[in-house]
Formats: sequence, structure tokens, C-alpha cells
Amino acid sequence: MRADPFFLHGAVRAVQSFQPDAHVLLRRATRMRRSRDFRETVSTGNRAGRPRLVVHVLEGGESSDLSPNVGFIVSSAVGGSVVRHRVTRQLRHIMWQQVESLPEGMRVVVRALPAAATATSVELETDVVKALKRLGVTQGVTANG
RNA sequence: CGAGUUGACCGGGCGGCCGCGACAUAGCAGGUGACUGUGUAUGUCGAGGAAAGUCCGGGCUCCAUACGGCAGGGUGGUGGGUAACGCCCACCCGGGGAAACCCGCGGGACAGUGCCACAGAGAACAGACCGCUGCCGGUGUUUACACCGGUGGUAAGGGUGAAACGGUGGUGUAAGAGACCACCAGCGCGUUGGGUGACCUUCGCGGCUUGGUAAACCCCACCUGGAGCAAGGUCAAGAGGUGCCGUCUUCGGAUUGCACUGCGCAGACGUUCGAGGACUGCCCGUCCGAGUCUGCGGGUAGACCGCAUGAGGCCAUCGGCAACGGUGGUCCUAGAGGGAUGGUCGCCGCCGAUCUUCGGAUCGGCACAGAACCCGGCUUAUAGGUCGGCUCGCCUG
Repeated sequence: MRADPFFLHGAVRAVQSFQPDAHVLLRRATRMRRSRDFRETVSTGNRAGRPRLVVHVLEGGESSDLSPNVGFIVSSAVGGSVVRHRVTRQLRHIMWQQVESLPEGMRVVVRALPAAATATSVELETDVVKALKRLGVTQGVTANG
């Protein structure tokens, strides 16, 4: 019924052994931190809006390395501290699944709108996937298919 | 049982699956090795009672060892607890309540200064509007009495106010008044007894009486150095600058290495005739001292330690009214770094609505809120729930 985890892990290990330095690009390095990156991506990049969030995308600039950069903007208009943290965590988990299909050097900023406070993770994932697909970045495949 | 009052506690539970962070073991990769790294596996752990506000108090770190005076700031019944506190406990005093109990920003208003709206005649060495009353004059033909005017007296009565300069009764008087007397209240002085103390209490004497506001200035007593984990420490890297050695050279320079420094430019002041800094401000005093300050432009901010064993939790026992303390046993329970704790499914719990064959079913909801060096408090937010103490009332025995 369910997929064999040992088989999957074995396959991943086989792949990673051939590309030993590719995994460094994920996780922490993928997080956008500098305010300059946010400013450039939001002001000069392409944009796709949904009722609950806006996705900004900027193709790899001159100073970018190979890893895609992902940042989040959740302002106090969304809600209190607890609500903002929950929305950020939901978006972070969603983007972790999308990062592998992003082009190299791509910079993505997801800005949450106030309607995101009451949305479920499925709704947020649908919004992110549709926005990325409309921007022509990914093929639009959710994690669960 | 009901009404009230008060204290303590919980703050959804159990189990899958996909993810995230930390640690341990194993694996894998690198290394002679110590060890380092990790898209790996397994296991364990992973937000709160307020994590919040950042309002107090400490630990810890650096500044000089934190010392004197003034200023500034804080606290304010008494005794105790504590590392300390503005916190806690017990008691005292005042106020509220039938009671349990609750509330108090609870030193000083004869050291001084200021302020007290509106109303009212008068509001701080009070005040004469109405009223009461003596004397003089006039009118009602006279006495008596009444009225009018003038000139005095009077704070007992009316009215205003949050507050009107003790209360009741008498003596006294033209009318009155602590003017005088008795009792009461309050104040001051002495005194008896109790208490560590705040204070309570007994008796006597005195002058007859003195407003509120100190969260206005102020006075008194006591406390108080500053900055904060982005503290602070170690390591790595480091554009550039200066000096030296070597090499090349078109003699302008370029470049390798080593050492020192730790960005560049401009201006001001200064090196024993002492700039500037440290002790928050000023003074005194002491110490450091060759750079410091200002403006403009730029660069970097990586890793590790600090960092979770602590004034720690729980249980028992002893001391204490209690806060709390002593002794013994036992437990180890988050550690991120633009910052891990998210999602989903099942069952149960609670609440609401609808349907009901009264068995239940369906749908929706479950508060306030997210650790960031760590503790002790306070304050504020909080759906719902559990357990106890005490007071009053009713019923039963």
C-alpha cells in the first residue's frame, strides 16, 4: 500500500553519492537574509498575485551563486506573533518541497496577505504552486501529486 | 443544599504518517592520526502559565578596586522572610461589610512656600446677606407695641458648599459668644500595665480647639556607580598602509616573501608646559595616557565558548502562626541563531446548533498566546474545567 521507504532512501543515497556537493545548496543556504535581496526581488522581479499571497521571482543576478534563494514577508497586518509564525512555518515547509524544481540562482519572495492567516496548508500550497506555474518557473506539481 | 468569600491547580488526551532542530550511537566521506564533515539510519528530547509587557530586584560580564561630598533617582506603618526587591508572610492603624473577608500611592501640613474651581455675605491672622439686639431720631394722638431711617453689638439660628473654625446641656447677656462651668470628642504633656515593635491601655493635668492638598514644591529617614549576552572571551579570514629582503624592469614601477598595523581622506587639539579618557552629572581625589575628537566615503559582522546543574524541581521529615529555613532521598526536563516545534489522519473529551425511532447521528467550534544569557517577583491577557478552606441561611439526624 505505502511506498517502501528503504527503497527510496537507497535511491537517494545512490544519487547523492554521485553529486556530493549538491546538497549543500539546500536548507539554510536557501534562505534569503539580506534586505538588499528582498528589495531587488520585490521591486524588479516578476510578480504573480493570489488572494492569500503574492509571489515575486527574479532570475539569477550577477552576484548570485548556484543556489536558489527563498524569502518570506509576513507583516503585522497578517496577525499577531503566533499567527505570523504559523504562516511562516507553513510557507517554509511548502517551499522546501518546491526548491528542488527551481532553476539555479532563482530568487523567490513569498509575501503573505492578511487572508493567509486563516488558510490551511493545502490552500497555501495550491496558491504557491499556481503562482509559480503562472510565472513559468515550475511545471506545477504538488508534493502529493 | 443555596448564597457569598477566598486559595491552589489544570489549561485538551492517546496513537499513526510526512517534515524541522538538538544530542547519542552506527554508517559513509576525508585524514597516518587526534579528529572533521554529513540531503544517511536508529533512538531520545523539543515552548508557556503567562514564554507577553520590559515595570522592579539579583546572578553573570566588562568598565579601576566601585571610595568621599553635592546634585539626581527610588522607597515610605511595624516586625520578619529572602541573594535582593517596590516582592512575600504576620501584625498594627484607618475605611467598607451582618460575617467570612476586602481596600489603603499608610512618614511629616505648628520648618517654610504655593493652591483650594463652582456656589456662597464670607474659604484661612475668616465672614454681617437674612435674622437677633442696644442706643438715637421719626411715624402710628400718649404708654405698650409695630414700622421706617441712622449708628453700634452679635457667629446662637437660616441659606451655600466637599469643607463655615469642636458637640450637648447650663451660667451669663440687650442679644450673644469657651466669656465661664460640667460631660463628651480631639490635641498636647506626664503616667499605669501589655507588646521586640507599630500600637493598645489606666489615671491625671493643661489651654479651650489648630481645614484639605505632600500623585504641588519641600522636609525627614533609609537605599542607590554605569552599561548590558549584539555583555564579554578565543580563533580564523582580511581590502589596504608602512618598513625590510629578493626577483623583473621600458627605471615610471611591478611582484614574491617576512614583520608591524588593523579602512581611507580632510579638519581641530595635543605628546611631561599633558590632548583625551575611566569612576553616569558637578566637586574633590586617584589612575591610565599618545593619541583623541568631528565630518565625508567605504568595508566587515564567519566559527566556537559564554549556553543551561540552577538562589533547580519533586517527596519525606524537623523548626516556624506563616512567608520560609534545616536535614535526608530522588530526578535532569528545549537550546534556535533573518532564529527549529509545521502539516495531516483516526479515536476520545468539552461546548453550540440541527435532526431524532430518545439509543444517538450530522455539522461547526475549543481561549490568551511562541523560548532567545539565566533566575525571583509584579502587572496585563485568558475559553473552559478540577479540588479545598471559611462565613451566613435553610433542611435532616
